[in-house]
Amino acid sequence: MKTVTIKDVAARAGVSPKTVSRVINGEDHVRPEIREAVQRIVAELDYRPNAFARSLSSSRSYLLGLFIDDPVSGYAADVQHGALIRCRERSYHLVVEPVDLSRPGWQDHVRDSIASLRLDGAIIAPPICDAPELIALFRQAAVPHVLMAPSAEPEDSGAVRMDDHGAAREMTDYLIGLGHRHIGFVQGPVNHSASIRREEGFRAAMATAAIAVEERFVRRGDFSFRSGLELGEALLCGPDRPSAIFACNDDMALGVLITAIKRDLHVPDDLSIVGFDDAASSRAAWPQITTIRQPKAEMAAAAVDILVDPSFRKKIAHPDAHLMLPHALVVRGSSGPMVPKKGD
Amino acid sequence: MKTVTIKDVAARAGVSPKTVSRVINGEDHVRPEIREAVQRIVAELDYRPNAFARSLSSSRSYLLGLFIDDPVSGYAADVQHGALIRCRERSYHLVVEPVDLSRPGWQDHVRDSIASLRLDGAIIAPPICDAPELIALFRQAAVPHVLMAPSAEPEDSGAVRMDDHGAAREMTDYLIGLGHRHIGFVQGPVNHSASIRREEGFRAAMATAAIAVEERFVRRGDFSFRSGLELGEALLCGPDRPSAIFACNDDMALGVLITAIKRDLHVPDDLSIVGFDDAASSRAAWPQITTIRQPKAEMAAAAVDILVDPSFRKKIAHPDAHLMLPHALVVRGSSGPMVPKKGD
DNA sequence: ATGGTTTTTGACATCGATGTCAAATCCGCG
DNA sequence: CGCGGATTTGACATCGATGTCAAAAACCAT
Repeated sequence: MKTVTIKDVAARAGVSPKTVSRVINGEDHVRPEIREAVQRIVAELDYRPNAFARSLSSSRSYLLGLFIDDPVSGYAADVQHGALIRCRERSYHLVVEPVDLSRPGWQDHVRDSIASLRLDGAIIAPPICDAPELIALFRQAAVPHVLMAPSAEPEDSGAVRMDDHGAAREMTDYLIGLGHRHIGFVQGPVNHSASIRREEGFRAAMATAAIAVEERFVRRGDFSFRSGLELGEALLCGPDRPSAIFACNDDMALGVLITAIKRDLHVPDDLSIVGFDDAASSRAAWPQITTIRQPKAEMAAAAVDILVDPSFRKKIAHPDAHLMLPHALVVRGSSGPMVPKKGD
Repeated sequence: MKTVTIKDVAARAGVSPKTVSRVINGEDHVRPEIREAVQRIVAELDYRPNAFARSLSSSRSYLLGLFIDDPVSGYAADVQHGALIRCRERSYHLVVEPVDLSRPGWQDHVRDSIASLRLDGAIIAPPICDAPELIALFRQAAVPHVLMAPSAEPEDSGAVRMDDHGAAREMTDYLIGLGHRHIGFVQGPVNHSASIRREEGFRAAMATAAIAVEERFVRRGDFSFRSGLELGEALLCGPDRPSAIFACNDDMALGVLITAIKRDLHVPDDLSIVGFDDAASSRAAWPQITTIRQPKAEMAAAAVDILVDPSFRKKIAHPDAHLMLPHALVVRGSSGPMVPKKGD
């Protein structure tokens, strides 16, 4: 099977390659009848431009990079899918690059994709969107980049986020509204800025309701199911336990839920459990877990839009380069009204 | 930041670009001292070859495609990760392409990545590795491709698989060994050939043990957690129920497990439940689910090796192009010895 | 030294598209 | 009909590497 080149199309259509190029790229200055004729020939020969030749001469690669810490997580999968679909719509391609900051030499891989692949833009997922050394690499190479849920919003980076603080507040208000006063909180990892904002939202809501946060009910996890199990154990082992637990993500909430079940606590009557993310794990349990729906795929898609949008590419400090997407509180079976313990 | 080209390196080293190219690509016919000198300059200038220029002139793209049905699944994540890591080791890049056979026009995307991106090879995940129209596209374009766990093993395709039949047999033998005689089976989707082999393995083991399969305990699911819930309900609603259930994958096993818990059945005393895959879901429950560890990442990595290996690239019918990787039975808490029901 | 090999090296064309810019064509109008 | 200005078109150089192949250098034995 021989490859069809732009010359073949040009010859067949009786025009120059340059004109065919104009048609392909939807540029102006082509007479309608010629444009149409060329398009017909393109379809007829099933011509597909060679992406490498195009990139080489135009110095645009039509490639975006997705830089991500843990590419096996469900979070990563959702983000990647959102980005992938949008890339396809805009006829870009996506290259996924795992970045393990704890492994020396990680910079090399990043530099390599920037330099070898001439990425047109980069999407940087949490938590590594908060690593200044990483951001610096993109800045130095003048590669447009969008951070997902970063802690700060650097001037010359794009950013896409949700309102973690507000969402956590809503969730806490919801629990308080159910009558809960002794609320446990399972924190996320310290390097994950969104999880810190969630904790702040939780504390803000508690403060507003004039309820003291009981620090013995606040424990730090690492977003893993396993840490949810362990912290659930720690929080539920004695008779002095919270009536509701708010975990910073769904995997940990699921861990707490499983612990509760193991200890024969009835959810939600003995204990309400809520999470954050609307991950698959929040539905893979009984009862299903009340959570915050985080628009992961939408955030990734928005990041693609920002990067591909030419006005952003010209000037990174674009008005739409800092976006906030809406979330939603999803009430399911794991949360319910506070039921007084006998003895209270 | 200007880009460093091969000419810059050549000039600085006092040799021709071609010689630098030889050094970069590790070719022969360069005097050791020159090679070394060039390497020093390369490091000094931090030169990175332009992937597009290289591909354009060499007609190798250093790109592999991963074609996958449902890129959001945990299965996809594991496969992708395995492939990604190996690609990186071999300085290839990976492009992930979702393929939705039910959506008209899917061929176009596939053709596009073949023609535009000049993929050096393709990895095709189940279940779409069994779609002849898809395979045909690669064959026509003479793109080397490796199928993961396909039903057949076409002559001019590579294949990487595990012994689904044997593994299912082992699992069934294990259950029989525990004393179970009434064993339910939750089938996977009909278009997923591995799940069919699993069922055959199950039936073979039952036949060998001279135990009749009770067809009312055999139900078809679609690999989703939800279908596990529904079929669990169907299998466990009455007093006439199996003492063990073998689900074709872990998500469905988890669904069955949750149903059992909802119906106050004690696992594993009242009911043993086993799955297949060793997915995250098999550990995200209590008790954890006994399962078959499927070497997903290893299979993907092996696929990369096959595609990158030059002897395979020359002739697709390569001796090592059909691989079988080992699995393992992972016994966890969801399975245990048959306990006679009162009334038996 | 000399001729014959073998190894190393570089000049030059090439991959397939797009950017630049000048030439060709079109248009309306005096 | 011919002219100026706007629009359309294509010739040619270019992007940055590698393949080809012949020239140059090194090596070896006589």
